[in-house]
Amino acid sequence: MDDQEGRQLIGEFPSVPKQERAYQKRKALLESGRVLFSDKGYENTTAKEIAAHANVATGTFYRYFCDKRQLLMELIKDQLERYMPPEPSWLNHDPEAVLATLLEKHNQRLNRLGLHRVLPELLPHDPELAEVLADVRRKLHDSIHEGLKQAKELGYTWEDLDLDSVAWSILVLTEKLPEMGPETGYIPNYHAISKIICRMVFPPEILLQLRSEEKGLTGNNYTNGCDHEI
Amino acid sequence: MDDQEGRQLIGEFPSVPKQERAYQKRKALLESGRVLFSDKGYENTTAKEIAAHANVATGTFYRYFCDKRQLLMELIKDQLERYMPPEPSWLNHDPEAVLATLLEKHNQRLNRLGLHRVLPELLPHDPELAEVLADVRRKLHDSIHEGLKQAKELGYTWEDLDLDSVAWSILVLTEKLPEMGPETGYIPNYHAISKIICRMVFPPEILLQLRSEEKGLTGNNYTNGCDHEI
Amino acid sequence: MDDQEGRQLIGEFPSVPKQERAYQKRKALLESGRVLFSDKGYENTTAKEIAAHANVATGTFYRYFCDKRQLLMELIKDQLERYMPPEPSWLNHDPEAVLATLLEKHNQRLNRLGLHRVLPELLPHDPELAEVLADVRRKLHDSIHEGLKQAKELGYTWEDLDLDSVAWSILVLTEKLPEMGPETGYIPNYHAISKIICRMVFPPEILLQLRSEEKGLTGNNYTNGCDHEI
Amino acid sequence: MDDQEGRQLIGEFPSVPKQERAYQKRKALLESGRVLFSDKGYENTTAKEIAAHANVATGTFYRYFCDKRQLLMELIKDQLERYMPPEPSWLNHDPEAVLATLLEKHNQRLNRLGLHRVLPELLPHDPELAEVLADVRRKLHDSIHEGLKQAKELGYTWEDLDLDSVAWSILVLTEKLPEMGPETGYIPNYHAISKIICRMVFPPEILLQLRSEEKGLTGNNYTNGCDHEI
DNA sequence: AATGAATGAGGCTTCATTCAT
DNA sequence: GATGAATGAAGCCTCATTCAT
Repeated sequence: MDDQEGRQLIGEFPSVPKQERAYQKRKALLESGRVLFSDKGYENTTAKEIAAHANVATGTFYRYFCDKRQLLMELIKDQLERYMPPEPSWLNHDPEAVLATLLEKHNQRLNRLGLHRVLPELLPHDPELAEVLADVRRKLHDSIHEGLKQAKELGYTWEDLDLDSVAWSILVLTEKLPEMGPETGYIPNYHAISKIICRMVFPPEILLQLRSEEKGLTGNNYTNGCDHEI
Repeated sequence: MDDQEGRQLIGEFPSVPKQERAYQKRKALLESGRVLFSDKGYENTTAKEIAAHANVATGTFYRYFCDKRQLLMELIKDQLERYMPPEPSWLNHDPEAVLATLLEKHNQRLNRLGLHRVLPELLPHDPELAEVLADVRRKLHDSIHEGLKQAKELGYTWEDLDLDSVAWSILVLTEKLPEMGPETGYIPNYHAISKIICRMVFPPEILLQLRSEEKGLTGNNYTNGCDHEI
Repeated sequence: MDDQEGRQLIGEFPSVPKQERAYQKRKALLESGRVLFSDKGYENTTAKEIAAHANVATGTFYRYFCDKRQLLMELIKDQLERYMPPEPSWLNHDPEAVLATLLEKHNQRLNRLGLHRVLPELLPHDPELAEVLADVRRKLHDSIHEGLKQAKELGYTWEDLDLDSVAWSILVLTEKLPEMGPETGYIPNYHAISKIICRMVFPPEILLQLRSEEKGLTGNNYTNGCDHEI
Repeated sequence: MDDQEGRQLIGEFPSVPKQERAYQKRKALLESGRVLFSDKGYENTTAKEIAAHANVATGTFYRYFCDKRQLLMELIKDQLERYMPPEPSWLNHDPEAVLATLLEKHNQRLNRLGLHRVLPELLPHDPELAEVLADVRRKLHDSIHEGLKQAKELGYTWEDLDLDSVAWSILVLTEKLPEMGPETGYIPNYHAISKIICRMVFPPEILLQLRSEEKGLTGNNYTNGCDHEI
């Protein structure tokens, strides 16, 4: 994946294969950490286990990471962008369907990473981590917020939309609903969630309008007509 | 529990104060546990610290609780009902305002307990606790779901409401938004959240109608005639 | 049993019943200690358990015994004489049968006391206890030794009897064989053991002679006659 | 075990000494355990002490043994065969002298091990250990029993020998007498003990006969010849 | 650089003993 | 005297981290 940066020196020096191998090891450790952390939690995973899972010696762990916590931080930083949702495009397409698709993909990513099982364990006790996470969330929120703002300015949303609250609501729903699963009694229905979110944002007429006009969209201010057949 | 016998006789007789003091001590330990757990997390809090914080010796801890985990379980069980939201009454009053109030109160309770800082830490690794928590959530969800169902049957909600998804969305929003605070960059605006939730449930006309007619409400579906005294 | 000493003051003073009750409590504690020690071992028995088993409060234990060890010492001292074997009378009767009976009774006593389960646990680490026990054993040994000596002087035993070794052998056999039980695969056969011991001491002719002459025993020095059909 | 590979290469290569050193450390811990257990008893010896005595850190103890008990078990299992007495050969030689020698050697082994100070402490409370020990004893008993049986069938023993009781008696005497020492007031006299044991088994004539004929032994049924000058 | 044995602080828990009632 | 709650030292064991090879 990110191999490219690591390999920038290929062919330049005999030491390169060494660096390459080192790089692989680092990657293996990160991956082992990810897997074990999300399986058994951060506190319940020992450095030794991570090393063993990555097929290196205990001591090697500490050549690549100054401590267990750092591995987690790297893990999170490395994958920050994967927490970022794809640019949510409210306007140009059938927002419900688009959102449903985006949600599903995003959730698959989240589940693949599995870090949502670890973060809550540490957030309260690790201010730095909390800060990092808060940053990601803020960016995520900001991006949602910005999209909503544009939509609002074009007159597509409810007039009285509280951008901030809606953005956080969307963020929370998209973050937490996928964490649910059979064991909690709810299997996320992305289409339904998507509809719910759209209803938080758009009056029903707009959704109809968007869907019918597809591209010839005219951004008139919404006026309280109502025929919410959906 | 031993409350009644224990408390009413304070000062009357040596034997009773003994029970009373034991009761107080137990309470002090629970409270110390609650405070320290939500301050520093479960794993980072030692039994010794809890004892010290409650002004008792280490060993005393183990007279009242067989181990650290049990204290947490008691903490949670003792306060389960506080996790339950008050009966959400969608129909009789201005639902937005009522919901806003309920949310605010509920959130204050949650924040006072502070257990939402601890639970995520343990949930993945403690199946029993997870089960207990899942139960509470399911009940909460069911109660929300039931309220929504009644409203839907009366024709007050969007016709195509996916009760399950909406109920879980409401649960998630009411559970997670209050956990946010200045540090995450969002100070919950209960009125805005309330409006968002109502929009997930009711078409705007219904809300207007409810608000204007207050009690002489005619529930057309919207034609559904109705007198939802509940 | 030993109630008499305890009751010497009966009727003299109102305080006497108190002393009586105290005495009963002490006895109950000793008995509880005995039972629990021989069931679960000394280290594995807590003062609290002993108190509970004797139906007194933990603290009461320490009114009667300065510590756990003292209870054990009392137990042992109280019952020292029960470790002493009955005067073994080699000469006057059918020694085998007599010995068999004595062994059986002694072993029953030992098993009732059950202390042989406890002593080995402590002996190596408690010089005082070891001394006490060694004393008992020495006395036991001396008494056996003395009996053997008399028999030897009367010419009833093997000529070259090593009194010391034989006495210790008898002591060891009578002490250890009864500790065996079904779980070790040997159910003590007292008659056989008795025969073995007699053979260690007496030439077969003497045994025959003793048995036939019963009381008109003439203690002539044993001269190698032999018909050891037994 | 790792003995061979481990030892022969000392100093040759870094990897081997590593195993060697680990092996040495394990041995040191076992030895420290042995010494401390037999000095102060099992319960009174802490893992920390054992580690300290072996000049390693507390944690190192747990690299080699999962807990204190396991060290003891290893100790015992490692040395089981040393509890087994050498094949007791009743027939071919002067049984008394041979037995005396065997006893002495066996006792030296036992005393070197010193485990007889520990075992009684644990036996009552540790069924697994008890089982292991009982096994060893049963084997020991069986081997003695078998030897006796052969001798009996050849007509060398008392006719009415109760094999089981005699075998257990021999086992008990050989096991317990050596545990005695100056502190108990008896310094084992192996020759005397040996004579006692032989008397439990053989009529005096047989002993004489065995001694005189040495190898030209004719296994005729014992007939009361007698000249038990010893 | 890699290894994995070694370290030892620190958590959990028990229990002999004390002490307020 | 009696009670049983309280005490806290001390044992067991884990695991993050270091270090000799």
